[in-house]
Amino acid sequence: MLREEKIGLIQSAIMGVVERREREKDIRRKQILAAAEKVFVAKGFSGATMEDIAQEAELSPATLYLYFKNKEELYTYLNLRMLRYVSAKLEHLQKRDGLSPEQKLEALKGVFYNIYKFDPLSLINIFHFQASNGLKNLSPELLSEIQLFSAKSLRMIAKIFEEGIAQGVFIDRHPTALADVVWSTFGGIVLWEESKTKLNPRKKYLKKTLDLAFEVFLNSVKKK
Amino acid sequence: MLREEKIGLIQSAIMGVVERREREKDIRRKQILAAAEKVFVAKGFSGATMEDIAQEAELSPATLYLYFKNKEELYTYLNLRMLRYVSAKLEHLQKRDGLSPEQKLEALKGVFYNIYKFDPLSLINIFHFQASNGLKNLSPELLSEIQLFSAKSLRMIAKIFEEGIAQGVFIDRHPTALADVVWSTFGGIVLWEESKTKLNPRKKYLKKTLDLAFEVFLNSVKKK
Amino acid sequence: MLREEKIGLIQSAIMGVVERREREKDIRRKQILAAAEKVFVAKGFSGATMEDIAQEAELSPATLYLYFKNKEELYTYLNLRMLRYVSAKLEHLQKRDGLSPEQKLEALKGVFYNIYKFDPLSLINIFHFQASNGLKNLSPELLSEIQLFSAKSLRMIAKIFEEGIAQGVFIDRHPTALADVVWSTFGGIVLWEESKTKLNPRKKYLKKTLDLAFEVFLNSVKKK
Amino acid sequence: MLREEKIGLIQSAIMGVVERREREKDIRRKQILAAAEKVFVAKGFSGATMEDIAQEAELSPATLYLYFKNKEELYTYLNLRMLRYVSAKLEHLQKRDGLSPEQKLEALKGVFYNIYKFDPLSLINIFHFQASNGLKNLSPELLSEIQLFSAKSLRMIAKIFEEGIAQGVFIDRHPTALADVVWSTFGGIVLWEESKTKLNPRKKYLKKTLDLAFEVFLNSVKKK
DNA sequence: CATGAATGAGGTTTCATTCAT
DNA sequence: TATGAATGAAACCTCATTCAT
Repeated sequence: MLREEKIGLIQSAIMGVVERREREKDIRRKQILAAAEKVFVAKGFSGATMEDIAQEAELSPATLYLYFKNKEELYTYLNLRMLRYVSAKLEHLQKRDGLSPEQKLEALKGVFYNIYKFDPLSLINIFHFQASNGLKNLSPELLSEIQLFSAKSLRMIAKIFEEGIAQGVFIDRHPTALADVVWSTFGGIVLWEESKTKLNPRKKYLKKTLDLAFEVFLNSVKKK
Repeated sequence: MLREEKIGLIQSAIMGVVERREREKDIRRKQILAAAEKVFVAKGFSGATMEDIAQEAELSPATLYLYFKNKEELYTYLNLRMLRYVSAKLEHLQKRDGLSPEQKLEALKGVFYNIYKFDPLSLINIFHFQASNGLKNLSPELLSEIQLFSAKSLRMIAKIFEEGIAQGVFIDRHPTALADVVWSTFGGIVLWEESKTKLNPRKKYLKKTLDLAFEVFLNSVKKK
Repeated sequence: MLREEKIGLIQSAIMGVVERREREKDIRRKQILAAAEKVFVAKGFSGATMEDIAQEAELSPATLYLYFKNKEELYTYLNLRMLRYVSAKLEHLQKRDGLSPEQKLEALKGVFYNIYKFDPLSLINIFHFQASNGLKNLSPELLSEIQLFSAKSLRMIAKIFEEGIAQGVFIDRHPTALADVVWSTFGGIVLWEESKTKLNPRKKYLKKTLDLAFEVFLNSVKKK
Repeated sequence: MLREEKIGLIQSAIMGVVERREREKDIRRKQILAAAEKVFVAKGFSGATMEDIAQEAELSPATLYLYFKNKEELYTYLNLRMLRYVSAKLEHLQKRDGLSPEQKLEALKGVFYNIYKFDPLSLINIFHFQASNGLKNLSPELLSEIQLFSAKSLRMIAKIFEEGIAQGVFIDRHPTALADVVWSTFGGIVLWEESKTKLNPRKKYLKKTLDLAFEVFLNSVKKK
């Protein structure tokens, strides 16, 4: 075997180890995030303890700090991830060519449902976000980033209405107001679902409720 | 002066003192409740400290305990008060004679707005209630009372739809589902309003958003 | 009526008032002391709250402070009163002329029983005194006074033995040691009685136990 | 080195770590218990603060909670440990074959002295137990366990007298009453000793006093 | 004189976080 | 890397005491 070959082998062995490490580290992170999500949704930011999260993740509390600087960062991470996802999905919808405003509005329901499915707990967290506002240590950067994403998402929805109104296919109401209504309704349904689930864990009305809400909404917004 | 007169005077003086005491005590209670509400909404149950509330009420923390057994009772009190109010208002609406389902549905908006105006913070708290679920010490009585009121309120709304559907004036959808939609939408709007207000305290879109939401909703639900 | 007579009348009226006041004040004091005793015995010094005592005395906590400077003084007062009583009774016994050591020893039982009857709770308190030692604010004067009375009482008992030994009617053991034994036994019986009473409030074995203890003790100490 | 050997080494290294941890944890517990005992005896249950105990144990207050759920459990633990010890020792004495009632009674002194030596502070605590009665949160289980052990111990002593009386070697008195006397005397001496020690920490009369008390007692109880 | 109300000081307990192993 | 252990800081709550009425 040539020298270069050996080095190559060793290198790739090292690479392998490094990669495995990386992957394992990633797994741990996800494990922690999943646990944190559950606990945060169940108890709120202040109510959740690092101990709770560690237990849920089957790790020791100290270990959490190897992956996240502190409790807040953990929380922040979850929220931002979701916000980015929401923002991206809406942006993607908006950018899809060849879709009429009506089609986009109908597709919006699918996007909402996807968002919910992607990570219901995080979504709930987002809608509950305010509850953990006033956190002593919430960095202003985080706050403004959250604001940014929220505003962006809202604008994206509003744009659909703008287009539809401009084209005369939607009733003429303030696009932002319509966006507020549709977004609020989405949020309300998700939270209400969560509440009901908590009291009676049979569950799973969300899709139906969302369908109905959209049916009613679309029926009204689209001009005949 | 006659003996009876004297006694009378003394008695009324005493009555006066007692009454004043009573009134002052009531004022303090309200002072505390108002402060607590503000703080709970801003920081959530676990995030809020008795110190925070005391400061807001311009009292010492120890004083709070003269009026409420503990933090939880304070919180509970606020929530129950609101739940009872909501429940009563909806019941009252349902019982109003001479109102067609359509009129009731239209009146519902007013009821919602009244509820909001009566005590926005408490309402927000209710919608956020889940965030404080998982409270270790939430008495089961409280929990079941909350469940009770929630269920009752929902049923009351559903009844409106039932009547309307029976009379053929509303589209034929599951009344409970419709109630879920309308109630969720209300909750969503209130919370979303709160969120926006927190980021940008200019304010006051709620009425408009609610109006728009109801307009859209009614337009769809009422059969032509 | 002569002027002097009037003045006299008024004066005695005033005296009457003053006296009544005095008497009432005394009654209140006793009321408080009795309540305090009960509570202190039941919960110990630190465990008892002024609120507890006030409730037992059917007064407001603030009122207690009109009669006693603070909690500790109340406690102290009770203890000292008892210690003085014990000391006086023993001194009196010692000074009774015409009593042989044997007769004195026999009379000692009566004295103990009297002491117990006079105020069982206070006596218990005394024997428990140590439990409340280490009180942050126990004044050194009080402590030394307590030491004084204890020492005095013990010496008084020891003297009986001294005399009996000197006269050759008692077995020859160290008088102080004998005094320790007899005093300890008394204390032990009182506390043990109290413990039993607390668990099973039927009660009232003390006299019998004390009789038996003395019978046994005397039988041994007296030379045949 | 063979693979098995390596694993063995690692395993024993791990075992070593685990064991050391275990041992250290045990040491800490004992450290805390010793500190708590001292403080509880000095100040009583309510008078003692966790801060006091922590300071005595040279730990932070928070650390105590890693080893004991709360203050009461700490207290309980100490008391139960002692009660069990007392009960066991007396049972053992009672079961010793080939001992006449007289010999058992004489051996009882040794048992008492052992008990005292084993842990004087705990014993004092037990005798003072009543002082901390009225604890709001003393679990009923604990209380009944304490009752149980007390009753059991007393019965054990009473049995010695029963046997002696049945065999005609002891004076004919109620066995339980005799047990009460002997147990009370023991308690009284221990507490009185403690009191004297506290005022004048020179020390150590207990053995002598106990000897004298038993001498007197035995001399009387045994029939000539 | 009696007391309702208020509170400062302090006690118990929890918890995020660090550190040695 | 993972964790058991430790702790400072802070939260909840109690209570002796004061004060205005």
